[in-house]
Amino acid sequence: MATRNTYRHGNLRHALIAAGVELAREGGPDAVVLREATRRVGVAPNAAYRHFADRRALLAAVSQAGLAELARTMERELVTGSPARARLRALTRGYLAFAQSEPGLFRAAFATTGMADTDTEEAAGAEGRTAYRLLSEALDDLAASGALPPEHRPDAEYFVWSTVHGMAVLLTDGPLRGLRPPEAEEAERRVMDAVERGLCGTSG
Amino acid sequence: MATRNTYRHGNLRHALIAAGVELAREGGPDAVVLREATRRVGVAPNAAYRHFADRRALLAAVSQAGLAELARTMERELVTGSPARARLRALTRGYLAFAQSEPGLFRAAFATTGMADTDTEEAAGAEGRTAYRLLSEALDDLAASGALPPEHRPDAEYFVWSTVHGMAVLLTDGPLRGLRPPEAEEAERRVMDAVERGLCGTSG
DNA sequence: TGCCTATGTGGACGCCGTCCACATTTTCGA
DNA sequence: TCGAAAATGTGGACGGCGTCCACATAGGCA
Repeated sequence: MATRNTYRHGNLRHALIAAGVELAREGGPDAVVLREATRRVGVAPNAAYRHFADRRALLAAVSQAGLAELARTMERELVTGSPARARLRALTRGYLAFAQSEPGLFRAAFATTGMADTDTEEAAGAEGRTAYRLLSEALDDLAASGALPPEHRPDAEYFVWSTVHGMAVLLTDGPLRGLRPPEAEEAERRVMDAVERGLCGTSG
Repeated sequence: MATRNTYRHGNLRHALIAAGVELAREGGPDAVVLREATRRVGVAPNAAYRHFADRRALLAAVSQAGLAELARTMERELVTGSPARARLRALTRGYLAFAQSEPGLFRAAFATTGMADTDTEEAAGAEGRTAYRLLSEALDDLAASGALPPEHRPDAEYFVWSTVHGMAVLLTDGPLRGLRPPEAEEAERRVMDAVERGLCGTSG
């Protein structure tokens, strides 16, 4: 697969990112090794330096690709026309499903400073919206529907994102990993119930 | 500081962990480099292998030390005798303060599979309680005080922990990093308000 | 056609994790 | 008490990695 006859590769940058994504899938961010990526593409190690400043730059590109796939997974769960609450649930389900089915790529997506660039065009899904934007719009819808009171709207993204991301970490690397799907879904449901109360509910 | 006259070191294991913690403080989990740790302790690289199976084992020990320091920071915020809600807030404040003041050690504490061993004796603070246990007891108190209804008690640890941990990630590596203390505290307050509603409130 | 720039190659360096054989120190039982 | 055995530290080596420098080749453009 890696043999080529032309001296020029064609689109080495994309090929290296694809190889990097594959490496991330297999072993997380630490497995995104420059030399191995070039090896898989069938090119000399130094060729990578024509397209990436260093290993971290390649990892950053892989991170963006991972974020884009996360966004696509979330979009896929979305059923347009369903009520705002259901859509928010669908998005978080997609987020958690991605983390559990692709833990390596998920960790790579948020590696080091990956989370700082979660709202770039490169990190967007098929519809051009990032995970953050999808979440943000769902909260807007929830506010428009009247379920989310205006005084709870500010910083609601951070609340939901924090909880869902934290839950993803607990499920993949944390004490909840290894939970069988039924128990995991049970925990997810309970946590998301609490999130909904936090958004829409009143202090007790 | 690293010179020694005796052939035997004395307590190399502890010294290596201490050096590893220092490295983690300076540059996160990736900076916990075996050779550098031995260099700082003033010992040959291979000496480490008498106390740790490999680099990952050293990192795991550093992770446990980091978790213990996290627990101590949380304990320090705690004012005994205050109401249950205030104690829960204090614990989360300690968690977030630690993440922000020691981002490298914080990331090392949860590196790779560190979060899977968050409730070991080694990860406990001065009072012998881990971060998880401190949180768990605070929720028990909240339930005993009547503020947390029994039907919301199950899995409440995961809800709170997820949110607080996620918030810590957003603040240190995520889009909220670089926030000035006043804005960061504002965001923290809003998110924790939502957590309290999620725990104690009723669905709206 | 011939030059310039972009792109890929080859070789080298230093650092890292880890293995093996060896040296020294401590422990402990005959 | 003394010597064997276990524990602990040393030295040297190997392969892999990230990265730098000099060189080769391909394509575009005058």
